[in-house]
Amino acid sequence: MTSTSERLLDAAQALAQQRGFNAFSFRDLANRLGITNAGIHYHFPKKADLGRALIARYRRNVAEALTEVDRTAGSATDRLKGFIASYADGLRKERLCLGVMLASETVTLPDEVQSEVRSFFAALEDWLTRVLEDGRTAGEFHFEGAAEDEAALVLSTVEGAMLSAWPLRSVKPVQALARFETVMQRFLNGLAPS
Amino acid sequence: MTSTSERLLDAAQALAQQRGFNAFSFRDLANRLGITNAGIHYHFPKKADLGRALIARYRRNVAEALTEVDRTAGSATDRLKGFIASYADGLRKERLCLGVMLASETVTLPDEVQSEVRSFFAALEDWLTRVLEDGRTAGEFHFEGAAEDEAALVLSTVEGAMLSAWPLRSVKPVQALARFETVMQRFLNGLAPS
DNA sequence: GTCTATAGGCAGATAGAC
DNA sequence: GTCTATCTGCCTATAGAC
Repeated sequence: MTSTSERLLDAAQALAQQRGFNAFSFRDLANRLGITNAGIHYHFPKKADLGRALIARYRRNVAEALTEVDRTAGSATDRLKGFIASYADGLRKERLCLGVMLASETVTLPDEVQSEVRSFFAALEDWLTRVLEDGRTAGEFHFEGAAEDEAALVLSTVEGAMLSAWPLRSVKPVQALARFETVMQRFLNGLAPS
Repeated sequence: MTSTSERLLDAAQALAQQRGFNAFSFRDLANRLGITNAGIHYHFPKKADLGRALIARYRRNVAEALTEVDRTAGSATDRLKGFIASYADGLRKERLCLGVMLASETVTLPDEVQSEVRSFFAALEDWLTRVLEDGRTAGEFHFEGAAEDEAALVLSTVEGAMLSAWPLRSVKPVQALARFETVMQRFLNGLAPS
């Protein structure tokens, strides 16, 4: 009972996270849904429209998921671990974070899509900033200076860990995931109070 | 007095670092050199051949640059800073690290190119491992456990910092660079002995 | 909403002249 | 080594029937 638009976005998201936004066509999408290429243009006139809808929905879904993490996690540490676990999940599902993929494609993306990508990262950083502040107040984390800056470091590390595991994933999925986990565990150790 | 092959690789590298390997064509290359598309196939029969040559040369050039860093730097800290500075340079020149770009394109790349990308990252990690071991021995760095694992963290962080600055770079180059520098300075602080 | 048909352009690649 | 000419195929996108 999901609409064609939603199913199109689901298929587009999977393809974009695996291959990149520029590396799938309306035909790829059409084949997956069992319709023809022309049918898609009814829902998304231009590919840029699809791109904008894609990243906007992704941002909403991630925001919801993080709210759920806030609700269920018992501590700032758990919230941060929940965040990191969602990246590991993506790796298991052969999906790069959509933000990471679109960030690398920045130069070739329509302007509206580019600005959505920036908003997406800004939202992640805002959430991370709150978690880090809460964790520092509670004595769970130790770091110097502004929580905003530490949030930028967290985001850089998790994105970089996922990206550098990505080429390895194609040939050795288990090692790639282990590598990601090791890197992030190491990072978390550095955040622990001494 | 540089050969056409070299000039082709120069142009291809610039385009690949800005737009991605799949986002430039033989025609783009041809236009930049003032020749025609067909002429390129004499030097590189298939695009995969160009890709392999591109990343292989890049790996050699980076290896040379790091050897030069080893030669001129006075300490492990300086060597690590030299490494990080080369990423900042790329950002200033509107170029993403070629490894980062190709890593994100992994799934769509010819197998031979994929394995070159993995070798490239392995070489960086080997170099970083040596620097970290030297620095720890000399008392410049403090970290627990294997230097190999710490090297993976360093690489993840610097790649992620560059990638997350990339979308911002298109609209606010100065802030993007500042952001990269802030993140990496923060990381270096965490490596300092207390 | 989805179809068929088609336009117009660009991709990688090849043959053969010079 | 580089050219012209050309092939084949895929891309985004549109018009108009159902």
